[in-house]
Amino acid sequence: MKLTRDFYSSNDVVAVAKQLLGKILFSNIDGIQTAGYIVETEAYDGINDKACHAFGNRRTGRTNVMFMQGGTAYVYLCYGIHSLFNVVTGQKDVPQAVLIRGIIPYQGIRHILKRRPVKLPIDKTGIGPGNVSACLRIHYSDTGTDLMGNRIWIEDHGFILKDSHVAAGPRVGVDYAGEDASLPYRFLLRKEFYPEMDLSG
DNA sequence: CGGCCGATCCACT
DNA sequence: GTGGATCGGCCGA
Repeated sequence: MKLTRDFYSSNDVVAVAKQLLGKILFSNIDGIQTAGYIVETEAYDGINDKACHAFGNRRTGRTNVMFMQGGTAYVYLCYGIHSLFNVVTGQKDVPQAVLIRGIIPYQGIRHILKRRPVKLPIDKTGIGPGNVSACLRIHYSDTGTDLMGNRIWIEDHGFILKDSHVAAGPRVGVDYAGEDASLPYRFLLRKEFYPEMDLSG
């Protein structure tokens, strides 16, 4: 079933980032529905996290979305090429987000493969935050999309996550964040615990 | 208004 | 392992 507003509204973004592992990210773009199991996330913890775009309570055209109620998409352009998809979490005016860094294709796999210029094994094709958006055709113009709607959303199909399933480590590419660069806010679902994949799509 | 740079990916050596 | 692609956001003048 689709995740509710309550799920996203926790102000504990680190816990939400962990709980998103094993959930399924869906998009329905141009009439094509595709989805993938979330296997890698990173937490960005609001105004006190130097790695977070909203650090220091910075409100700009780009970061305003992070201040919205949890359950909103925050998508931005990185390196002029890649759209990076985040889930806004927390209450209104608490600017937290979870970056989705990796998915395993679950639904519409032939469409997903068609969207990728590079041929990789099925369990690699959705790894990397730019690749997540490419697989699901999420674009930075989708920023602000309500995840309660029918364009981009996340479902729980009953996968039970245990602490032993999760590996944690420092976030990627945030060396500029000083002491916050070493926080263990990156979470990966260990491969041996990947949910059973339905590769028929 | 100009300049720098990024929560990256991929082709190529 | 290295470097090019590519452009909106952000900051300082």
